[in-house]
Amino acid sequence: MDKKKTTIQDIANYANVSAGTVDRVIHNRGKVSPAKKKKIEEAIERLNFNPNFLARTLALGKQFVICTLFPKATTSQSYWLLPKKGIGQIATEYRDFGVALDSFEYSLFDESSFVEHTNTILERDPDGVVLAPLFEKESILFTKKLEERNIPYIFIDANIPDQKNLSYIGPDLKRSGYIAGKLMDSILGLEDDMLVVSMVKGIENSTNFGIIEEGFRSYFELIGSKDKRKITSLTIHSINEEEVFRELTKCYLKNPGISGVFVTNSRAHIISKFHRVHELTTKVIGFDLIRKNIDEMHNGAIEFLISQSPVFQGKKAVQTLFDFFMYNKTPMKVQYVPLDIIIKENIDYYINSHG
Amino acid sequence: MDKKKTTIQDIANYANVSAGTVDRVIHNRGKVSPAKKKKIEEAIERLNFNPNFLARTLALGKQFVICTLFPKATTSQSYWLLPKKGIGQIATEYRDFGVALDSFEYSLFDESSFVEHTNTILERDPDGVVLAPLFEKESILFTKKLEERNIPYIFIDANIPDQKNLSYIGPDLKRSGYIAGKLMDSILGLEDDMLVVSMVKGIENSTNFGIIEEGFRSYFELIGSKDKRKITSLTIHSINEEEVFRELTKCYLKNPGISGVFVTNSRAHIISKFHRVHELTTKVIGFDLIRKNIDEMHNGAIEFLISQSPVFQGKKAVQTLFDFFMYNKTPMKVQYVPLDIIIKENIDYYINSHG
DNA sequence: ATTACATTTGTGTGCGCACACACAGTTAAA
DNA sequence: TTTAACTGTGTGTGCGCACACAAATGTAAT
Repeated sequence: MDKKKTTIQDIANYANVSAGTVDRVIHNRGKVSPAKKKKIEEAIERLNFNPNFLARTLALGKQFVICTLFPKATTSQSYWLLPKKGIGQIATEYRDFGVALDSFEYSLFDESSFVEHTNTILERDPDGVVLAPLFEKESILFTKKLEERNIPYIFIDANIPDQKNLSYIGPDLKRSGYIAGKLMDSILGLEDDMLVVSMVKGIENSTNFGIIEEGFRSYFELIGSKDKRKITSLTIHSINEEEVFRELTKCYLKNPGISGVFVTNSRAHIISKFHRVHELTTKVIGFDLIRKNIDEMHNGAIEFLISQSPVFQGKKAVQTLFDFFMYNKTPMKVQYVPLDIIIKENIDYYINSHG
Repeated sequence: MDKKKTTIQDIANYANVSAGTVDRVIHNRGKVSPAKKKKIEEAIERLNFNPNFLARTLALGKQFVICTLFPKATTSQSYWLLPKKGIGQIATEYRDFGVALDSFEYSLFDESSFVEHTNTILERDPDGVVLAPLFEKESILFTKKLEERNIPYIFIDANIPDQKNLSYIGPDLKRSGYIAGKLMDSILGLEDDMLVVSMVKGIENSTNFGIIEEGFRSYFELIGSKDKRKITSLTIHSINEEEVFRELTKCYLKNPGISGVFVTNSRAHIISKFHRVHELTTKVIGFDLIRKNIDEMHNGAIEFLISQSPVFQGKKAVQTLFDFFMYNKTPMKVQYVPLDIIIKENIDYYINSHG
């Protein structure tokens, strides 16, 4: 139970050398005679030396510039604020460790804004990049250039397979759909039909929704109930309330058996509002703890929300890059985040906790 | 977008004083002429000065000794390893910030071991204490002495009301029972009976189980279904498998309608094993991601697990004390942790994440 | 033996801050 | 007028480490 930590000087004393020689052994630089080297290594072992991280960081005085590129938050409710929040939190925490952030936002309606920002980022010549690659083609062009310059990059929230990204941090999409299926199953009757709704506002890559739906359907295939319960799919190319309502009305009139809706993104609140307005008891399952969803859940109009820990994702991304820079620690290529199951009764604890 | 952070020297230059004077203003110590003080404060504002936390910690060289007192982990499966894991993680992370840990474990079968450890801790004269106060009376005696010496203490996992603890970090017990009720409701039929099982191995305070059960029952009172579905309570004063099986058999024979069991602590795996052995399809809901529960869930023998983020609890406790020491930040008296809902499909993501 | 050069090791400085101390200028008491 | 006690301000040192540079020792060639 030694109060004080052992320092480089302690090691030097033990091995009868100067601090400089110890330094050489630790960093494996310069020449050190085998005898002394051995003695020093023994001392490090015996005295259980761990370099003081604070002192090391202070002395190094390095700066890591991390650029982030995310979809613009269109409202104060936007999902995209959440990973950004996590990144901001951790960046503040790591500020004195030399982490500096430079954030960029692109419009989901305009690929060119994406491309512009990627060029700006390349000019900035950052040490690392965190990217939500919703425009697949443009993203690949960008990451190619990053690779040329040896700048590591991390995909967050959405993945592009077979790229040279340092890591992907985000949900297991198929699994998230599967979980939604299971939850839906638990709250519906044996003969109830279901609807899967995807709302796409911009022009981003929408293959993700397909994967989620695939997971959803796979659950019912697995339990072998697809004969009795129909699953209808509906894609709405708008997030305008009126338009969505119109499409929904059409769909419900055509499929009167629907009593459960799975929304493949964070817009569940629009659907649940429709149900409230029309006094339907149709159950809703959706994603993400954005304000409007939280309110609808408190209202009892949304049954389950699946949260893909967006704040955690942001934190993890910065941490991963930092560990890579500081310790040369190569992360796992895929880092799935927890898929939290949220109900009315536990939602409050997620709003301020779990980061 | 200034690369370098502003330092005390920058402030000193701006205000035409020496670093020492800036120091006096920052720490509000010694005398400084009003004019210079104002100028310095202006500089701090203008140059957006934030002291470098690393340099500050390094220069201060303070050590915080935190003692922890937890139930002994009887097996490698024990729940109590989890908060301890969180504490260990964060302590490692904070080691260079001067946080030193001193852990003690008491037997749940022996109050005197608890008392002994409290005395040892008092001798150590720590800067703060983290305590799982399962022996209420003895805990109060202990905390009284801590108060006399002005040593702050935090209750974790279990709370004792009306004490002068710095904070309670743990689950909202009643709510956790309520959530279990809701989940149970979602997987049972309208006429299915339920069983609430509490297994008490030692002599610790068992009021907690009462609160959890109260929450569970309150859900069914709220939805007004208590007439149709009977809820039986069973307390077993053992965790020995044979004894538990015997008691369960007795109970099931007497109450053949039971098709859902809620276990109020982490021993759900014993119950689900009973079901597997006897080929019963009775559903089980329990607490905590300990190995055996995880296995039973993978086996499909446990339907839901509610996790009270034990690792997170441990982390939070140390963080709270650290913030209190370093920044004088007084935490909220009650800090409820997330109650994670775990199913077979998302359990894997919780094992290594969310930490 | 002397010089030239390579190998090995020690010393000094600074990162940004806290804090002890030194020192100048002011005021009050003797 | 001298002494004492402030008040206000600057300087120096060290926290533990990284790194540049200086110094010491060794080796080979002349």
